[in-house]
Amino acid sequence: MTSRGKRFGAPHDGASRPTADKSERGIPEATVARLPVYLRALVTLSDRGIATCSSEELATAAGVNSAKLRKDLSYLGSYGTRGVGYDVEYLRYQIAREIGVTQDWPVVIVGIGNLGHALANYSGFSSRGFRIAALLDADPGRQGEVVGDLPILAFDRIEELVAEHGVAIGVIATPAPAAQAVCDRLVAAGITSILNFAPTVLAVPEGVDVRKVDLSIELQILAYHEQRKAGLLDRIDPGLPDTTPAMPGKTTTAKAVG
Amino acid sequence: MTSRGKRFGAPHDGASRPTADKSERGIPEATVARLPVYLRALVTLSDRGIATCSSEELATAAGVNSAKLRKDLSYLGSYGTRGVGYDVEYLRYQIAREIGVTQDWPVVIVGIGNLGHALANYSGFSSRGFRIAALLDADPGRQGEVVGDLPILAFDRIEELVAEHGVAIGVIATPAPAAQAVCDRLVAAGITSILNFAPTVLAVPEGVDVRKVDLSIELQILAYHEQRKAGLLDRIDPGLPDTTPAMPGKTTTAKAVG
DNA sequence: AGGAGTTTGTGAACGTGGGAACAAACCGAG
DNA sequence: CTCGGTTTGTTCCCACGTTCACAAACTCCT
Ligand SMILES: NC(=O)c1ccc[n+]([C@@H]2O[C@H](COP(=O)([O-])OP(=O)(O)OC[C@H]3O[C@@H](n4cnc5c(N)ncnc54)[C@H](O)[C@@H]3O)[C@@H](O)[C@H]2O)c1
Ligand SMILES: NC(=O)c1ccc[n+]([C@@H]2O[C@H](COP(=O)([O-])OP(=O)(O)OC[C@H]3O[C@@H](n4cnc5c(N)ncnc54)[C@H](O)[C@@H]3O)[C@@H](O)[C@H]2O)c1
Repeated sequence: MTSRGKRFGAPHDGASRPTADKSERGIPEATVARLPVYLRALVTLSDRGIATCSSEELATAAGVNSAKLRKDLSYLGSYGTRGVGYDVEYLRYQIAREIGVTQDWPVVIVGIGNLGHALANYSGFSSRGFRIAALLDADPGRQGEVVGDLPILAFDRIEELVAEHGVAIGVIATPAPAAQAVCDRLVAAGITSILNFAPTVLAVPEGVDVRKVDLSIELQILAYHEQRKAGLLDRIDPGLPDTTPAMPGKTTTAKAVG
Repeated sequence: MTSRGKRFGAPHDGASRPTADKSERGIPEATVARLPVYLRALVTLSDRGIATCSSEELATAAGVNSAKLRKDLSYLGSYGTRGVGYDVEYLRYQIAREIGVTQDWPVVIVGIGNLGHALANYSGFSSRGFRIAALLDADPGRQGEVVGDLPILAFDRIEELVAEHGVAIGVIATPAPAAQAVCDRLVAAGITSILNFAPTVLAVPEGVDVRKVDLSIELQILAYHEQRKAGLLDRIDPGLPDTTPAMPGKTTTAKAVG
């Protein structure tokens, strides 16, 4: 999913580094993707005043298997107490620290159109470890407009902003044709993590992380399964030969139709 | 990622069904998630007037390994020509058919706030196999407003709309606390595929697919890797004991600090 | 026709992820 | 202190996903 350079090196380097303690070495990607879910569940429990929880309870809240939860947490360290469970506040802090959201990360958003406006107005950003540092757009007509306390600035100022605020994370919400150019400029300015909303594959150099959020892909995946569910009931005859493009050069032993 | 009931049954049922032709039986989930990417790449090639492409070219355009691409396509059937490559139009149609986007899917969007407005205005929906059938919101103050050609309707009308238009896919863009209730109502109305933008784990009955799009999880994953990149250079000393909550009952052989 | 060059489709090896099951560790009662 | 009950951390095993590598199949040139 993440088109990242293979930075974590050999996973099978077996006992090469005796001094490596557990929390320093390679947490599996699948686990990393679930830690935020656990963190959110813990926050919810904490807000309800619950001080302790078992792996079973937390797993249910996070929508996963309890065995998986325990294994995931074991990559961070031994933060539970056998026979008791996990201290909610303590575990919450440990996960937040591991993810890196104990302090705020500044984020720039590029492309303040439909989607960019929604993102800029979104309060869920700042509530968990992220702070919008700047809103950028190439369209002079949009520049100066204030969205959610911040003015829209010219995209040209990206280098200055990255240098000044130490921004490492950029969000791309421009139209697809502009995304690669914007991405290149962000990388050149020093951005090393990109969240891409534009429906394009972005090429980035080694060391830069890209994650994509792609609405139409998600819908298409749902459509595939939906079609499958329907097909299991209806059994539509496969092959509507009218609208089907012919297989081009497929001269299977030269047996044409005529 | 998808909290779906195990519908594809035993994957290791080895040769149980001799009559099952290739395109009918279980395409791997990882492959399904990539098919839309291939489809988009093919559309781009097609728009450029390119009639034929090799697996290498298509793989590059899609940002994947060519071996992976070929294996993925092999689950659909043998649609290429050895020594030549793939016919762009033909492959495009085959993938679209497999995903199920040769005809349009009606979609309802629930919660027309910041994000819902952006979605309703988004043209990328209709351009690829989806059509917004209705916009719903529980707030009477919003009802009647027209967004992107469609009026916002009362959420109560969901059953009627599902029955009338045969809607199978719902998008949830309400605040998190309302999401589960909305989800339950959608499922009761007959919706069997849900795309959830609210930061909550949704519980659904067997046979209903849920996919989530979670901005803050994506950012946290980026933050984790970002922290790691920084840590490999800086080597910040691990353990800021001041802000660290104490491990609660951890009386490791009763050796207290004092 | 035959051979050189290309490119697909797939078998096999390898790595990653998920889940059951269990020993180790902890608590509280007596 | 010991014992029974509880819950974690970990091990083992299997399924899934990725990549390599190569035979099969096709085109084009001679
Ligand atoms: N709107 C949605 O709900 C939605 C959903 C999914 C995906 N997307 C994707 O998100 C992206 C943005 O969608 P949108 O609806 O907000 O589009 P939009 O046209 O409303 O906004 C795009 C903004 O990007 C700016 N822009 C264009 N080129 C730029 C450049 N080179 N540098 C900086 N800014 C530039 C434009 O001035 C504009 O303000 C698109 O790629 C779209 O496909 C949107
Ligand atoms: N805005 C963003 O950029 C963004 C980004 C990521 C995630 N999200 C998530 O998407 C969701 C929507 O975000 P938003 O910013 O649009 O919020 P919003 O408050 O602007 O809009 C929510 C809308 O849902 C409606 N609603 C509330 N309860 C409802 C119910 N029971 N039934 C039907 N409609 C109901 C409200 O009337 C409102 O119009 C939230 O869960 C948010 O966390 C938003």
